[in-house]
Amino acid sequence: MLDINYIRQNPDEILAMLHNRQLSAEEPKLHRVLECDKERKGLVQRSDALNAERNKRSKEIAEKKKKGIPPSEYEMIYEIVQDENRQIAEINTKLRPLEEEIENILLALPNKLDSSVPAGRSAADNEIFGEPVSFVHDLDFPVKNHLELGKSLGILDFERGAKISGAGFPAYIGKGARLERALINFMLDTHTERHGYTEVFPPFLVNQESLRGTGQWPKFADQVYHIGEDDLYAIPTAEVPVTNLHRGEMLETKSLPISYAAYSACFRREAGSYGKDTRGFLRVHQFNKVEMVKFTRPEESYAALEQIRSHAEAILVALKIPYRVLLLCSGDISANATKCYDIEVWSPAEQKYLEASSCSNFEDYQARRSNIRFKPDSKSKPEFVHTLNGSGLATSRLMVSLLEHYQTPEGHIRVPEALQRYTGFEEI
RNA sequence: GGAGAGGUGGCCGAGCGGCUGAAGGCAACGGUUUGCUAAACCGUCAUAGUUCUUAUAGGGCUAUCGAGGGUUCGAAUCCCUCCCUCUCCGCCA
Repeated sequence: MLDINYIRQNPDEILAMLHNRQLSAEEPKLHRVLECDKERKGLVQRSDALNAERNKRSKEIAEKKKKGIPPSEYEMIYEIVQDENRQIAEINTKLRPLEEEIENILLALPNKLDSSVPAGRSAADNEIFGEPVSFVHDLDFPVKNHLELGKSLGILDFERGAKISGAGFPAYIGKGARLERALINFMLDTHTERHGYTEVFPPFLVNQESLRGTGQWPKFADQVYHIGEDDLYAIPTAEVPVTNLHRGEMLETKSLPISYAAYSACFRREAGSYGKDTRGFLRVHQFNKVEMVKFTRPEESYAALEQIRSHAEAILVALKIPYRVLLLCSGDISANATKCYDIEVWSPAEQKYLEASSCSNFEDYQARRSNIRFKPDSKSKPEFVHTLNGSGLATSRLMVSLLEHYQTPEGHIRVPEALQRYTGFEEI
């Protein structure tokens, strides 16, 4: 969330940001929060003054009592104090809902935008970052899509997955399962051994506070699976548990930047998106992903974003999978991020790019929500760290592109060289 | 599931109705000492809001001892509810 002080001092900037994000409808929230803030200040001042009075009189009582003066001689002080307490209570009953409203609006307002984010209305306005990266694959025959390949080879089973859970819960069978696991292991090893990340295997169920910490709550509450019995939520991404690893902590300055890589299954309800890209792996309720998360000093976060992006790209380069990078425009970038790159892999069967990674800088937006701080130096006050994350990568769309690119005219799959030591076989 | 113990500052830990925003220790920072390192000694050292001033600093006031509520003139301290952690027993992977 944003700092209320910052909003108060730069309302025009926030307003411009909302327009840029195509969220002009949120404008009343901005006005309302400023109004509430002003009102709160007045109430707090009155309540503080009354508290000061009350405390002074209480001390008076204590002193008189200590001197052994009989209570009958200062009965009237009790009355005054009680009256002051009534007034304080009255102010507090007004203050509480006000503070709650401020908190709720702050939680709902989107993040600032970095100046390098291109202005745009929708996904169509995203900028292609750099050149699309291609690799030669001889596909001069009628290509099958990943569904046909998965079915004919018996490595992906959507029907049985649907039987046991519902649509969007694929089962990987035999060499398909092994390939999936190989991808995960390859990515984790690359990030930990070559890119310097510390591996984390996080909990897959989290509490609501964790969702709020990273910004999935309250905004995306309807996209998250909820286990009512224990009031826990299935993580939509490892970003949630891994970022929350340090919730409420004062980080050792010399430990920054902190870099984590984590595998997790990811669960998404995808409510409201039925009928859109629903085939096979294009949109599923459960998928696997290796996530990179970084905590940095504020001045280092944009350099760290480029690192995360390049670390995600390194996986695709190693696997020789064609991709392009998008710099998301102001109208398409998620509410939590100040800047975001999407990495899209090419699908020869669909003849389009599929999103396989999203690398974002959140600056202090998540850190403020989850109170993750550090002291720039021993004398200075605590500051919020910057948090970032990027998929490195999600396996589902990656698997689509991999199966389709590495298919043979006979309908088999060659295993990319980089994965062979992980699969233990060269062909499916 | 049953029984018990506990949640205090960056960390450990004392406090169990007013003198406690909080002893003591560790860490950190400044200094003295020192050939260097170490040690010793002295000092500084929570966060937020608000206000004042001789205003890149200092002072006053307010709030904060897991969260919320209650008792009281006054609560870290007493009572209630909730959350979390730990220990033991039971059950089970």
